[in-house]
Amino acid sequence: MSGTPTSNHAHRDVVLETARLILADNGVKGLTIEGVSARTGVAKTTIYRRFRSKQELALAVVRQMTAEVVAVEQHGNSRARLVAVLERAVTLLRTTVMGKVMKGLVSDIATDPELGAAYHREVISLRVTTVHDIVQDGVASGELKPETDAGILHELLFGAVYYRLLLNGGELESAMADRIVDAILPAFLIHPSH
Amino acid sequence: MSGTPTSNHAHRDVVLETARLILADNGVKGLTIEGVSARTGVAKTTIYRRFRSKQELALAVVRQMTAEVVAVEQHGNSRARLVAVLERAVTLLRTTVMGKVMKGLVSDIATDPELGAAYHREVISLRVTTVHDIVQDGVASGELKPETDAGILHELLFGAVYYRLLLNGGELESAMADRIVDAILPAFLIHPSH
Amino acid sequence: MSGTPTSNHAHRDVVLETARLILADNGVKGLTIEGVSARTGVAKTTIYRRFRSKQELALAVVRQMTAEVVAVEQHGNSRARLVAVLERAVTLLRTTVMGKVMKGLVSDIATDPELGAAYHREVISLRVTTVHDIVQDGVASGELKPETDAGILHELLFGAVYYRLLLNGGELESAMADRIVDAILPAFLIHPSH
Amino acid sequence: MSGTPTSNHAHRDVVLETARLILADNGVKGLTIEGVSARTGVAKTTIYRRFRSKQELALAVVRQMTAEVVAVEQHGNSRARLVAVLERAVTLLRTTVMGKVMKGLVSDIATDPELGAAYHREVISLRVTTVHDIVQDGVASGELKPETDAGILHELLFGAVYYRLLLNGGELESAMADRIVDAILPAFLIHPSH
DNA sequence: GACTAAGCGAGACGGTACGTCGCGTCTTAAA
DNA sequence: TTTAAGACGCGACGTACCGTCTCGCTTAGTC
Repeated sequence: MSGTPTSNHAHRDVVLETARLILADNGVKGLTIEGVSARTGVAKTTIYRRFRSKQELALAVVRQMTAEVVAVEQHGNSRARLVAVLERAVTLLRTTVMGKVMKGLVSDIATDPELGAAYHREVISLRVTTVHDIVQDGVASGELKPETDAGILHELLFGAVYYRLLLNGGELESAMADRIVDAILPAFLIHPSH
Repeated sequence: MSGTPTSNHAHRDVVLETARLILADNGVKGLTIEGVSARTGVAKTTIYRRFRSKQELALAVVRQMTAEVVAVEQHGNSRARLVAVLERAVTLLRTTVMGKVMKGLVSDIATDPELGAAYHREVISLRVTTVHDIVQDGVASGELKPETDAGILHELLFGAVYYRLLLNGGELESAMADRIVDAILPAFLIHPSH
Repeated sequence: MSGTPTSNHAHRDVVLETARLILADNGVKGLTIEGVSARTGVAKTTIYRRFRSKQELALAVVRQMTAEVVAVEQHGNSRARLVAVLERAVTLLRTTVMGKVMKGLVSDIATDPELGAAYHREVISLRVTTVHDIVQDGVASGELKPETDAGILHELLFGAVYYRLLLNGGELESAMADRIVDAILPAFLIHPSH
Repeated sequence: MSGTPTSNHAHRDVVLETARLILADNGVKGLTIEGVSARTGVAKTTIYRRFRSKQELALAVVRQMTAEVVAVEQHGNSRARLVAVLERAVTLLRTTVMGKVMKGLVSDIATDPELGAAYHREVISLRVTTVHDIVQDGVASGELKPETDAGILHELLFGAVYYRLLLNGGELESAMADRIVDAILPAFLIHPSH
């Protein structure tokens, strides 16, 4: 009648999937361990054994979704590659539950050091690396100024997106990635187009 | 003939001040109407009569602090003016309780439309206007390219700051405003210095 | 714009009438000074000046309704007169808001000495007197036993009605007065019919 | 398979006992879940899990007290048995907290259908049955008239008691049961003593 | 094949804070 | 002076989830 015979993974997945559904419907505020327990049939205790808090659970969903968007290797000039990277982020935020989740989760990420570290490790650092690589290649190919600071470039690119998402209250347009890159890049190009 | 404008004062201020102290100590999560009531002696019901939620209360603190930083009219070239504007924001976030508050509040601002609208109305729109004015003057004086988009410039400038504060987990350096402006501005100047 | 120049009576009546309506709709629990104030436009303060509590207000309604049912002088033999008296009470409880009001008010009458005294003075004592008179006449005419105790007779007659109304949870039938009198009276008649 | 029947005990009893004490001191109005929680140390939530309202809690006390007065099988003639039954009720109301509790609870019993049903089921119906049995025996033994209506007899007997308790504002005398039975019974006896 | 050990369901529990209701008191200003 | 208007402190309400805990049950892995 109970006592799942299978491994501990089955539960994990059910819980994660349900969490994602709840997040889609009601955001992070609507996500409660109690609710997930009720909807999955998985006992509260069991959930607590795997996720210490609803934030951790939500972050696990974020991690999962981010992992699903496999980083396809991008080719082309610096501009194209930067747009591609940024566009992936914008699209994820625009078209999936990711936007809602990040809105609800950002305060916890910013506040809880452990959660913040996890987010940085699993999401941010990938972006930093990617932008850094692009910059390195661009400098090597003579496209970008040698003194280009990949760190600040990364913050400018993604900052604009999240600022609008979280504080500026506007919609993320699909062309946003293009517009941002075009606005910034002239500052880093050796030969701005005009 | 109603809504006595005079009476609202004494309590409001005590509550706001106490709220600010609690926010400084424990952040938004530590701010509870119940706690404010206990610490001020003002009845819970009275607080609820003025502030519909702890978010609204926290936002009132934000509003107040923002208002205190009077917008001193800045002179000089576009770069200096932009740095000054951005630096005010950075300093407020770095050196006062504002940083902590924004970390805890951002999810509510992003999530609750009413709160978001209030924040936009009382904080964001001032920045937009300011940046817009600087751009206008800069274009007129021949410093900035005529096609400069003040909106996206504003998002780039402030976005970088908040991105680091909220998601990148780094410290806001005191020189951050300078660095950001210097990184971006070449893209908008007609005659980049080098 | 307001501030009725007329006497204090106008308010009293509006309040009482509104109170009666509310009582009819929602019973004593639904009657609140706050609500009456809102519905009448009469200020809470003013209502408190006239009625110290919602119980007193409700009792005033009871008083008024009782007074409206003028005690028509009844003639006939003891049985007929007793039935008539009891029937008036039953009908009032059955067909008007009185039943609902008494249900909600009885705890306050039983509990609050002042209210209990008022109820006794204005409602109970009339019944005692009436029954006493009927008994006196019945004894004089040779119908009733000389030792007939009007006090206990009164309690038996009305007690049965209120017991059903309040605790036995049954409906008051229209024939209830008849049935009660017929059940009891043989104990007091000198020549029971059979 | 669930609903562990064992666990419910300890807390229930502490709560009930404390409730009884509070009821004795302050009546139903003085009984608050919050107060019971504070005095017992049992969490408010836990109390709410067992008792949906303070009325239900008070009724549980009533139930318990009624159950304690075990219905000792009474022998003797109809009069003696009726007196015994009624006397038990009178004594309970006179000498224990029961009187106070019933005063405070009657409005809720009369008003809330669920509570009324519970009271009827657990208190009233026992009385009805008892009186019915006595009547049946009395008719069989030739003491009582065959047409004796146990239902109305029950209402007359107990009605008189509660009427005095709740509305007539008088003290319940210890001899009350005797007096009531003596007053009524002649109407039902085949051979009234005089 | 019996016997632990682990994982699990079920859910009671203490706890914090929520946001609401209505009370009765009080102050202010207009009529 | 009486009134309307309404702010205020207060007590209690009933609810939502939290995170902890104890309790058997049920499979596995080990002997």
